[in-house]
Amino acid sequence: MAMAYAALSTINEQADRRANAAATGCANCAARDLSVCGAMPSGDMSRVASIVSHRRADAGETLLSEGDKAMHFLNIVDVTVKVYKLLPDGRRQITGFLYPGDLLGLAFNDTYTSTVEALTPVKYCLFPRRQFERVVDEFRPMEKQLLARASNELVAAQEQMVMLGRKTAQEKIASFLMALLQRARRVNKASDSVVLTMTRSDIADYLGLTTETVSRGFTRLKTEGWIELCAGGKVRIRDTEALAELAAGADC
Amino acid sequence: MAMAYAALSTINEQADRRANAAATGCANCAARDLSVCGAMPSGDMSRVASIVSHRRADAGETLLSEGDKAMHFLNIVDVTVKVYKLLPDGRRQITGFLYPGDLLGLAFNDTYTSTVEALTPVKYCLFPRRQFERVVDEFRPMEKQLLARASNELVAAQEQMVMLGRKTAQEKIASFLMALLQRARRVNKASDSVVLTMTRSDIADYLGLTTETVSRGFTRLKTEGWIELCAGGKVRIRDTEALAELAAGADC
DNA sequence: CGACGGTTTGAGTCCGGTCAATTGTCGTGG
DNA sequence: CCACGACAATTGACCGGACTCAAACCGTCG
Repeated sequence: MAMAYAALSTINEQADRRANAAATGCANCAARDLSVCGAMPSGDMSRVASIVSHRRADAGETLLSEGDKAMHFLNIVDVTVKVYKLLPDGRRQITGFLYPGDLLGLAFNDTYTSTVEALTPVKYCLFPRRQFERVVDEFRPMEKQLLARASNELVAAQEQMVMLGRKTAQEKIASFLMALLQRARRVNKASDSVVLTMTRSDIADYLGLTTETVSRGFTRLKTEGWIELCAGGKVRIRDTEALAELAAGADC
Repeated sequence: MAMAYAALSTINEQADRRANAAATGCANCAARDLSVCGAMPSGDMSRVASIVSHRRADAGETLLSEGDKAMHFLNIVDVTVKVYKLLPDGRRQITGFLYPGDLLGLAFNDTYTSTVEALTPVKYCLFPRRQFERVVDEFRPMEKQLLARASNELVAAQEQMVMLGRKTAQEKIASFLMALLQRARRVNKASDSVVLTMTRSDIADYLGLTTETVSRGFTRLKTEGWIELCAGGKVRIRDTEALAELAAGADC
């Protein structure tokens, strides 16, 4: 197995990370619970630091391209990226949006099997594949951690298949919003709103729809009084119950 | 991470497996390259044998149910099973068909997240989760093997998402046939036909279509002269080129 | 202010779903 | 060996949800 890897974290955590950098040697990865380094024994962080390189990319920039030789493993440190695959005629399927702490590379082989593009300015850690694998060999807990993450991603992927294959447009949109809300609540317990950092077109390509259908879906949820569309891409969920039920695909 | 696990192999290999059973202590898993045991040091096969139990199920029988507590890891030894998830109102999405040697359990957590049902009479190995994890702890290569498999499954899952979200009915069917053909060719190099062990309804639930659409799709491919529908669910591919191009989603 | 990209809204079409009837296949038992 | 029943597969007629094409709207930034 050949892999290439990466991880993400948030801009407002940069201060903390810098503070830890001196101690750990890795500014970006210092947010231990957010990155693959979570499994590293703290005294050995410098081992990771020795192979990592820090990068940044602007919104719209491509980090990796499908088909390129997989030379690295990434740790996304900073806000959001989208991962997608293309069909020859340009049809696009976004397989996932990655957030701070997410790993990039578990699903790759010798060549990258997807393209990764920044949605917002993004910071990330880059690990040369060979060296990363050597580190993984040295620290057994990291391997366990990677397997656990891969396992979780597989469960999520299957959930995604149900959504793509068997849910209606309206249910897809509700599912998408609920997923974002749950993520928001993992950070801020009582949150009742989410911020859409991606365009309607991105959402459409994620849900297997068109921009128009997504837009209509949102307005319909709005007119039903279940959500509220605010400025800056913010969406307030007003009736979580109803939305959750729709997302689950309850029988009418 | 909590997991439950399993693996499959073919009936016509039973003789070999029995022959090896004496040496290894595990009749079903003895086909080493087909199972999770592929990563076991040969002298230590008895370690696996000590925790495995062998089971069989008839066609249509359920091996695992979504939501049940994940107590085991399975190794499918014998022909085909389908893995699916259900929506509350009964809509079904088949997330994959598993063949001999495939592992079952990588995508599970504390509870099974999918239901697994036998398509044909099936033999499989059952590993109690806790004990299996202990064995994995003892034999490092097994962990590597599991991670590699999980990685491959993730790549496949993303491919599946593209298919579900962005391909037309006709393209989906072509993709399905090409995938089966490639699998057949991994066994029999020059094979130009595949056997459909599953019903049209299963295929439909795998491709996110209805039985009628699948049926129409097959007949259309037949009338175009690209495939031939024989008895016993056998399908002969007459124009691999054309089918492959359609499956890839070439721009008309 | 005007230009540009993204979003919303509208009108019309079509692919795939639904409903229903027919045909085919296979196993069982007379 | 054939008749029968059960179920899978096919075919046909029709419908509707999501797509397409097109225009209007809006927010942001020079």
